[in-house]
Amino acid sequence: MKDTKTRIIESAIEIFGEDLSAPLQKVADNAAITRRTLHRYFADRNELVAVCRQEIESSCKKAMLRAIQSSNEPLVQLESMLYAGINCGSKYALFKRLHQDENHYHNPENKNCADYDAIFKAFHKIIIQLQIQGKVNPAMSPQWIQTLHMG
Amino acid sequence: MKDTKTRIIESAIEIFGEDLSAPLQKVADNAAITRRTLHRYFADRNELVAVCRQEIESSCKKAMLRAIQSSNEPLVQLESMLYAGINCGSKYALFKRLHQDENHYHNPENKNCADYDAIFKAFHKIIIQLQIQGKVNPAMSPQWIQTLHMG
DNA sequence: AAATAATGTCACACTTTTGAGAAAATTATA
DNA sequence: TATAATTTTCTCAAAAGTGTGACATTATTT
Repeated sequence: MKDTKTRIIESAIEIFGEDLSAPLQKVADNAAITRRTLHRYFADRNELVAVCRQEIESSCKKAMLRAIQSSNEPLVQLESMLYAGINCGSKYALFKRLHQDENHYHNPENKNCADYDAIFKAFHKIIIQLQIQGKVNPAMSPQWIQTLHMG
Repeated sequence: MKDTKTRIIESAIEIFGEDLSAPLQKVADNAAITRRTLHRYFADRNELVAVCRQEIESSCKKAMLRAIQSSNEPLVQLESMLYAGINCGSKYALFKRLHQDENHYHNPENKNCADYDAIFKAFHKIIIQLQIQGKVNPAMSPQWIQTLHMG
């Protein structure tokens, strides 16, 4: 039986990835525990979301940066990023959601936001290079491909 | 001034696309009306969601099918689908969300579900063809590209 | 087996969300 | 301008969601 706290966090990431304002009961159900137990580990919703955010930042983000640094060849980089996205699974969905949330004021001073920006700048660059190399249809803008990729 | 009911539906699609359990007040705000007015057009949340679903099924889905039928050339088809996705805008996000929702029991008997399946079968086929033509890296599975595309 | 820690159950107060009635205010229409 | 339709305002009660205390139950450790 995995550590309860860990299981709660994983459940929360899964649930919040689909629905950021889902009732905590859902998270508890998903983790196969009581809501009361959940509240023993996390004082309130905000705390839980905050921990999820940290967990995501540290695991999902690292994977992305590693993928980018895995090669100098844009096509390989892109592929690595795709696989990194797969491996992150549902974390990726929440990663995106949290950085798009209206409550989240994006500010480049913040290290997390800076890293987030760095990832997508890198992504942008890769696409541009691929277009120069004629391997990607120039009609597809980096923005669109990025949106695609975030899905 | 656009028809109120229409505006409510569009607002709802926009809001629910980001957060399926967002309070109806948000939808009302987004439509620049009162919550009371919203309730005069839709008895309850479920009814509103249901109408959104219909709206999406009929507009977004049609666009996709049209895109697929626009050509016999897989690359052109893929491109058309991408643009169709862009044009559908936020509807696309909810389209996906609703068909993944846990409350939604996917059953191929249902016409909507069948159409949904048909779209992704077609998508799958296009990717396979592109891979055969050597225009897409075979390492990228159709499933992943599909997930990508859904974003 | 006894002590300890973790989880569950039930109850409670509190907040937010929901849905609807009644009447005033606004807007559209004849 | 008078009339009708629509929307807003204010109100309220019911429902759902949240967080916590007190105590019972179950697991784990010693």
